[in-house]
Amino acid sequence: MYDAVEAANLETAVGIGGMQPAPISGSGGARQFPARCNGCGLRKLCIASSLDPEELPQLEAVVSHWRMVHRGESLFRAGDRFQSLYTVRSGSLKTVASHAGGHEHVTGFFLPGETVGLGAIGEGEYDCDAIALEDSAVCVLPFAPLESLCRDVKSLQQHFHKMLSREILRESKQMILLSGMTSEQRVAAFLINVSNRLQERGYASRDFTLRMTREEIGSYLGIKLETVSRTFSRFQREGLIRVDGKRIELFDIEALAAI
Amino acid sequence: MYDAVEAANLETAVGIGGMQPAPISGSGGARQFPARCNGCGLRKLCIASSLDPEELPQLEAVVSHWRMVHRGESLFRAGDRFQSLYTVRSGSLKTVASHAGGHEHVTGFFLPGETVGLGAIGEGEYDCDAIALEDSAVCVLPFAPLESLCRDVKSLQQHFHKMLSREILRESKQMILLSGMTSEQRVAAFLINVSNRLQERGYASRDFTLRMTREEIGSYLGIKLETVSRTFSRFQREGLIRVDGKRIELFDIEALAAI
DNA sequence: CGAATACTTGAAATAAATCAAATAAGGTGG
DNA sequence: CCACCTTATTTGATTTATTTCAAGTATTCG
Repeated sequence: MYDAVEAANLETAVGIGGMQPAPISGSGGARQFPARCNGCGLRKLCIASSLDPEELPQLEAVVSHWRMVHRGESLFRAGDRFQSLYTVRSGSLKTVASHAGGHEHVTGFFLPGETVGLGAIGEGEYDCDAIALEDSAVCVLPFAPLESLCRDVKSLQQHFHKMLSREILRESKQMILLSGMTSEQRVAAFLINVSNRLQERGYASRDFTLRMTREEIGSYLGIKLETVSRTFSRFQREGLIRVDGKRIELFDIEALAAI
Repeated sequence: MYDAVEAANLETAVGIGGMQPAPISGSGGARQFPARCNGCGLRKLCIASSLDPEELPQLEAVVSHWRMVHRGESLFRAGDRFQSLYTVRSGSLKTVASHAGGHEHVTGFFLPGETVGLGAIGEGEYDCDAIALEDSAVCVLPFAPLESLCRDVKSLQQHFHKMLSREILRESKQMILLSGMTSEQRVAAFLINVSNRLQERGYASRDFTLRMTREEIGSYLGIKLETVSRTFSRFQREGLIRVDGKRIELFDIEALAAI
């Protein structure tokens, strides 16, 4: 989802060299590592951003650890009992809903700082699979204690409500895209959306590597993979972008937005 | 959205005969009426359902009044400052997002007990217009005091989180519908969804009156009004439903679900 | 390195949109 | 309460954007 070269500069979660702490006991086989919000480069992007420095330890008591999810592995599956939310520390994930009839549909892509699992609170079980697009790290946010802390800390509560509301908003926008836009508009909107989110995170936003396949993009946008490919090619022919496999360079964001 | 004959039996909000209380002063010209959760027939469906009887007065202190929205009028407009959520007491509403370029898109229909405005919490302003499909009544839930109360009352907090999460889930399902389903499947899913929601509310669920136009249904489903009409006609020809203008009778819900 | 997966491109098929026109329903003022 | 005007709905004929089918090429990662 982001350029590996860029990522190296911003990497905060995956242990590099001798920096990785020793794993602590993990349930279900996944190794878990102690989480330290203080000093995490994503602190301004995640739920911790709502807290004053002196309140951070309270959150760290709840978000006690993080874990790895390797490329292709699932963080959770549809039907699993809901227990935790997950905030991406590094890497990226997709969520996939399995429509009746074996048909699958990608409902979202998640970048560092974004939280997965919000749709599971209401029913007590996850409604989709969350799968890593690349080796990724996620902070584990056990929901019950998080909810408790939200009753004690007003700023945390407010931030959490905004997170939920923004997820509603994100999906509203996706619904508009899926119901009213041409395939060209969908692909253009997708590229701009990815670019904006990368920029917010401090990554290169005009030149990046897509971590998902054409098929996954198409599923997310409600079009076929061939249509994604053809549209990329057309945009390139028109000088709006450069396509080199999964690597995309945006030349004319204005023109893309105007499609 | 529901059959007027049925509605009469379940009407709890709109004053009938001499039952309507005197209006209290309303801001912005809309007349407001004191809200009484106790004795409201929708109490089991709305956010009040999470509270014990002795806690109800606390909620009533927050949800102090309700107001009418006449057919075609807006409850709020995109860009208005977010201040309150609204729970439908009677009637029905649609939410409409105005896509760049004058294009409009219906993002939801709301029945009694359902809450409008959840997408506005994150940005502090409404992201869409909410428009009454018929003369309707809504309880006004000022958000700041509601959020405060959620810190004090755990069951209320938990219910509110579930409301938000279920809205995320609803939109996920709509995204799947919009991206992967044929027009027949969309229309069938729509009819089943309306039927189920009417049933949950105690209304007739196999024989009801749609309060929205074919164009509004089409907008919601991402298809053209002619396609909605043709699909209704086809379903009728196949003996699955009976269509009489806005009045719909479902003969074979199983078969509809299997499309 | 090399099998498996992912991507591109062309040609034919198709579901739904668009254009068009007739009919029906609903609300308003006289 | 009715007549009329507007709005909503149905249905048909044609067009079109996107899918489907197909085949060759390029990547990727184990």
